[in-house]
This record gives sequence, structure tokens and C-alpha cells, in this order.
Amino acid sequence: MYSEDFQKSRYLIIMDNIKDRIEKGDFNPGERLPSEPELAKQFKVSRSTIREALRALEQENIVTKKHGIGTFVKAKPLYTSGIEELFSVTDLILRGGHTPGTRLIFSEYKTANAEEKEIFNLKDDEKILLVKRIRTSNQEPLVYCIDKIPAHLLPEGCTLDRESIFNFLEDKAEVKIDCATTNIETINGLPEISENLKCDVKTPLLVLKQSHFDEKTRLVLYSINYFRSNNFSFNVFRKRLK
Amino acid sequence: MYSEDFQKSRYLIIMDNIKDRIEKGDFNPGERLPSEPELAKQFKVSRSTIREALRALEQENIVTKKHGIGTFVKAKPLYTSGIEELFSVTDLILRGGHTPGTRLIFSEYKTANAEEKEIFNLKDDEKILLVKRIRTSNQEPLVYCIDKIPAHLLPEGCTLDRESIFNFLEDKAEVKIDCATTNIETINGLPEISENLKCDVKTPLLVLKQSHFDEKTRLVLYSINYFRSNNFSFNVFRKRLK
DNA sequence: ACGGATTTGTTCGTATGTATA
DNA sequence: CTATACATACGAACAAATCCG
Repeated sequence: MYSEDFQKSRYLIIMDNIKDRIEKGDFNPGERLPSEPELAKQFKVSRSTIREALRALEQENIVTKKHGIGTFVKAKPLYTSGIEELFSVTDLILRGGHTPGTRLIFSEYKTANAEEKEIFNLKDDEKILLVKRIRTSNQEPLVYCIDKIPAHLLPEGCTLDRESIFNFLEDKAEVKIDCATTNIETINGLPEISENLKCDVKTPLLVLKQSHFDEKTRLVLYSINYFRSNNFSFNVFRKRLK
Repeated sequence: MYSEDFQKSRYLIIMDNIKDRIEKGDFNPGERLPSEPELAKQFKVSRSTIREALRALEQENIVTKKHGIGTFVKAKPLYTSGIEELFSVTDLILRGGHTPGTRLIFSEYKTANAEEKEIFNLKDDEKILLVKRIRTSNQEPLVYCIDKIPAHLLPEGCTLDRESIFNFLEDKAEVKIDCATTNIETINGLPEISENLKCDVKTPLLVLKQSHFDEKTRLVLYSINYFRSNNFSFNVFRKRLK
């Protein structure tokens, strides 16, 4: 009952096992793994289960399969887990080993304008919550965030002044953010924003405009994040199709 | 013999069929698809084959599955084709419906320095080809590219002055670029680069530093691209894990 | 709160197809 | 041509999540 991988599915256990063996150097980068029937024998499971495990490993970019040849360990542990994985700014800072903080600039309910009604698919007179905050990493300002959320998704009168919006939406509003489309661009510093970020107007800013969707692909959060570009950059893992 | 999807696997055919029906409005965004056993009956295949098709559709972000509930059509065809798909600058321009061009600034073989030997895993005295080019879109400069390739991957004495490096490596050097890790940041304009891009030094530049790997995860191309940020931005599709 | 029906998730075993060496 | 390896497909059984009466 209190065991951790109690009733974890076999393919997940096998997956972890293979990961560990790669980590340990049992299987080395570039090397071929034992064939599927071979692994099936070793783990005493059917080949289907092995295939499931290998498929998952391939999806995590840890191995590649080649038809008629074999399954190979990818070189560098390419889990750069870059920007293609969606996480909140809070998580971003935590993963960097720093302490996240929030400074509220502005929080107000307002009637949605035409564009907002369009993107959130709202009826007349519906309101949205507009929040402007500075997110800090170890007390230092890192990013200026503007967030917009339809009011009907939120409990009455909350202002989102402290918490991670992701966590708040999940815990208190039962909205699970599933994915986002992000546009990345860069602009020159802007007076209000640069001042709040304590950086020079001459320092360019990295701008992420993000439309966040829940599992039903409803747009639930639109945010614009201005990052101090002198202490920030993003990684993306890009894969060729075909 | 001459039919196009002759011997295409069944799950791919089913996948296309379901895609078409979503396209046509047969299945609408947010709606539940027929259950797996139901689809199996319709297509006269086993449930496993249906699951394979649905899995592929899920991977393309066209449907989502929920345990114990069903499989649902995602809303907007969330154009996946952002920066997470790796393509050459040439393709990038072509996809925008413009005409790509190249202006050679510099092309020379040089002995790899310590850092380059490290990243490319080279022995002493090995050389790399260093190329600096301006890529143009409809004759207008768009991006300043610095590319580094180990000499041993290339035929003797080529300078890569005209072609797409991706195409050249595939056609002439038998090197297939498979994936890349990309770092995105922004910097202030630099004298040499801004001048070549015909933009003001005050215009910030979007910088993509990319390590390109082949199928064996060998680093085969390292490139730094400086984009004129005033006419460029990227999209990324970000997915939440778990 | 319980139970049964429905739906997806996991696993098995087997057979056949296709790519590569 | 043959052996090996991965890919696709079938059908069956049971598990786990969800829903509804």
C-alpha cells in the first residue's frame, strides 16, 4: 500500500529501469539496446510491453529506433526540457534553484473589449481579470507579467496577487492548463516596464505572448511576459519531421 | 502498384479518415469520438489498430484522450508547425511564401580552437569550415548566419556559398540533420551585423544558437543566427507534462 | 453509498510484413 | 537468399477511471 511504485504499470517500470541503466553507463550513448525479443526475455514480459516502454523512451528523446536495425541510445541526455514543455514562471524560477516572488502592480476586473471578447469567446458585458505583476527571482525582478483571465472562470472577487496563476487555476478554479501557443519576439525596452524590471531602457526585452488552453482547448489565460533579456534565454529542442 | 496509398498501414488510413471527418465537421471540436470498440466495428479492424491511430492523432495534438471517459476532438487545429519543428532558414522563408537568397560574407577553413574541438569532438589539427552569410527574403536581408561544420564531413574544398546547408549536407555529404537544441536570446544590435542586415544598431536582434545533430546524435553543424527582430518572431507550441 | 455499465489503459500471445545487413 | 530487427495487425482478457441510476 505504502510502496511507491505499487501497481505502476510494467512498461513504466521497464522504462525507468532502462533509463537507470543508461544513466549508470550500462548502455552507452550511440550503442544499440538489446533487441525487443531479447529485452522481453530479460524482463519476462511480452514484446508488446517492451515496445510500449521503448516508445515512451523514444518520445522522451532518450532512444531512437531504426527499422530493421535496432534501438539506439541517444548521445547527450538531451533532456534540456526547454521551453517546449509548458510550465509556469514560478516553476521556471524554482527549476533554476532560485526563490520565486511576486510584486503586484495592478489587479482589476474590467469589461472585455472587442479583441478580448473575440479571443476568449465571451458574450457582451462579460468581464475579465487583468493582472500586472513583477515576478522576482531571489528578490531580483526577472519578468513583467500581464495576465488576462475571463472572470467567469474565477471565484468571486479574487485578485491573484500572490499565488502562481497556474496553481490557483488548478486548485481553486478547477481549470487545468494543458498547453499553450507562444509567440516569441524581442523589443526595445519600454519606460514603464524597464523601470519596474530595474533595467536600462536600452536593454532589449524578450517578449512571450502566450495563449493557454485547458484540456477542452478553451482559451483560459492570455499572458504577455517581458523578460529581462540580459539574464535570460530559452532553449528549444527542435526535431526534423520525416 | 501505381496507387498512392498502396500498402499504407491501416492505422494511417484510419488516421487520415478521422482527420478528414474532423475537417469536414463530421466530428466537431470538443465532441467525443465514438468509443474505441465502436470505431473498431466501423472500420472493421481490431481495437489495437484503432488505438494506434488515436495515439498518432493525439501526438499531433488533434485529439485528447481521457481515461474512463473517451477521446475528444481538440478545438482549433492548433498549428503545431512552430519552431519546435526543425527546418532550415531556406525553408522558413519559402514557407512564408517569399524568395530566399544568400549573400556570402566569408567562407574559410580554419583549425578548430579548443572550444570547437570540444563541442565537435575533434582531434588535434582538425579543421572546420566557418561560413558567414546573409540570408535574404525577397532580396531584403533577414538573418545573419554564422555556421561551423567539421571539415571531415565535407567533400574537399567546398565553400557552401550558395546553397542551403541542410540540403548540401544531405545531398552531397550524406549527413542527415535530425534534430537541434536551440538557445534563444536577444541582444542589442552589433555594428557589423546590424550594418549587414541594414537595420539600426538600436534595433535589438533575436539570436538563435543552434547545435544540430544527425541521427547518431553527432554534432554536425553549429550555427548562430541573428534575426532582424522588427520583422521576425517565432511560435512555439508548449505542452504541459503529466 | 453502492453497483453495474461504459470507456480507456495495460498486457499477453501470435502472426505476418518490411527494412537492413 | 537468409537471418535479424523493427512495424503492423489481430483478438482476448483484465484493470482502472468514470458515470449514472
